[in-house]
Amino acid sequence: MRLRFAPSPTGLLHVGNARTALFNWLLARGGNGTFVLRIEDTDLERSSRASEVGILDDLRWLGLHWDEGPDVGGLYGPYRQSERLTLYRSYASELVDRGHAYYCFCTQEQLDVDRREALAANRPPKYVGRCRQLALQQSRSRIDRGEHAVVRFRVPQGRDVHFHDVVRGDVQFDTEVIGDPVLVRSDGFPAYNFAVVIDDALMEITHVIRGEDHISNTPRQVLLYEAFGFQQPAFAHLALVLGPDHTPLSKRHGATSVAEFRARGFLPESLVNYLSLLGWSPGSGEEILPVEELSRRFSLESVGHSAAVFDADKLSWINRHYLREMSVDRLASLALPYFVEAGFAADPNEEGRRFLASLVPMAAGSVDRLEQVPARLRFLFAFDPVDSLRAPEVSEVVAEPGARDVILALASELATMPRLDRELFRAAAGRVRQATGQKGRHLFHPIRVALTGEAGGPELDMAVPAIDRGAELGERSGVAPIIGCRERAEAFAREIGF
RNA sequence: GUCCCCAUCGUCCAGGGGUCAGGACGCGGCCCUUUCAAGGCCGAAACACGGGUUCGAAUCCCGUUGGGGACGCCA
Repeated sequence: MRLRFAPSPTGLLHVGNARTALFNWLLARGGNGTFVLRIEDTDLERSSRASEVGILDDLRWLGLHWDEGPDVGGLYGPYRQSERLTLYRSYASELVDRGHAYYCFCTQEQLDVDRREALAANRPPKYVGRCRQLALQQSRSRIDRGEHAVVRFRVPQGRDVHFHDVVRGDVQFDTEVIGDPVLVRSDGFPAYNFAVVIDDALMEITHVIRGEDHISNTPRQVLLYEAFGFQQPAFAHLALVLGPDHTPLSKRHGATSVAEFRARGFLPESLVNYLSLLGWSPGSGEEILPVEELSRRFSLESVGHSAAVFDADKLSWINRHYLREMSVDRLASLALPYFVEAGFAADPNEEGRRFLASLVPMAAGSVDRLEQVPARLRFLFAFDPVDSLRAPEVSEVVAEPGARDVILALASELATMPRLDRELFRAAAGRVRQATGQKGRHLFHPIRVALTGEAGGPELDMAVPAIDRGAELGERSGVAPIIGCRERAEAFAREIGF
């Protein structure tokens, strides 16, 4: 079994394409097949090496490694279409020689007029066939004289083309509705429908799995397979990925590229797991499936037929799951860039890194994405009573009966205490309870507000020691300065009129 | 416009002649809890419509409607 993913390097890797790549990869993985990566860069206007690099990078990040490709080589290379030009040229001239293709001299302007007229007359806007009957000899001499021409395939008229689609079953087209497609453009570059066929055949691809938008290209390609006598691969067309408004997922729906999801703190295993569930299911109702499981269970036959709406909420839920399961070490190293981005650290040293790593478990269990971790820990670095008191949920806590007493007692208690660890904090809270008679939420809520400046957040048992550990950090740690609990309580008490 | 594809809760998927039409996300409620989250439990929520076939249709067939795709010297 030989499968391929064939992106054109014209931008970022879209999640829809990532899903196509994933399905191909899953099948290769599960069936002991070969996964080939081919770059379709025949549109030199839009293709760039930079986006090729980006796409490969995203694919690697997802873990969809390939056996053959432009960077790793292979027996069927080269794997960039721009490096296969002579191949296409010779196959094209074979077709011309055998009468299956012809030169077309129609200008862009003529074709535009044709199209407009066809549309106006409610006819399908296919090529009218103006150059179909040109004598080959004359065409060749026109080209010799310097005229530009494209090569078009001569679609046989009056017959049906049918092919079997592994996910949809038998599909049939009347050649009447198919215009003669361009095989070679006037600049000598092959057109998509031609290059894919040559490449898939020469690379001995056995299963072509791609987006549904290619389904109507398939009959043209089948005709080419026939003309060359190539053996046809199995085709499978995947329904599209849509946005919430049922239009193809695009920028205005928010994030659409793998790179964006990656930047927002989604994990590769989450994206892979989620994408696999878009149009497919293991049938057993399980939703969390690690990639090994996916490749073992995935099959084309159980892929759905209808378009799927991309659900960012469900992706988040899956991500939360993997985030909770992850080791602290990996979590810490993945979270580090977000701390830096939030201004909580700049090139931290070993001590600083250890401190930041110690914070992560406190936040990671209650967050959808890595991106949200800093916000959950903001209380450490941004303590400002004046500012906090402006927030209604904070001033409400302070306004509760007895809350001021708690805060004042806390301030005087901490004034004589060293930096707090978990035990010392518990002891201090116990003495505040004795001094004020407050307990439960009436005790801890004011304490939280005074020490963190926020009405919610991680457990105080963890948050408070973290604050004082941070306060002890030296400047060289690379971690932004953290105000200690004693100073916090004092400042807060002063602010509420003590 | 023509051709092609598609149609089960708001969303993603099970179910493919007899099911109380199942799960998950999200939503609502309750519980847990020193807070916000997280977590646990419970709940509301769907077979697009019309004709057939059949003892019986969400399931098979036809049509309608709706959605999507293609009709490029883009891929």
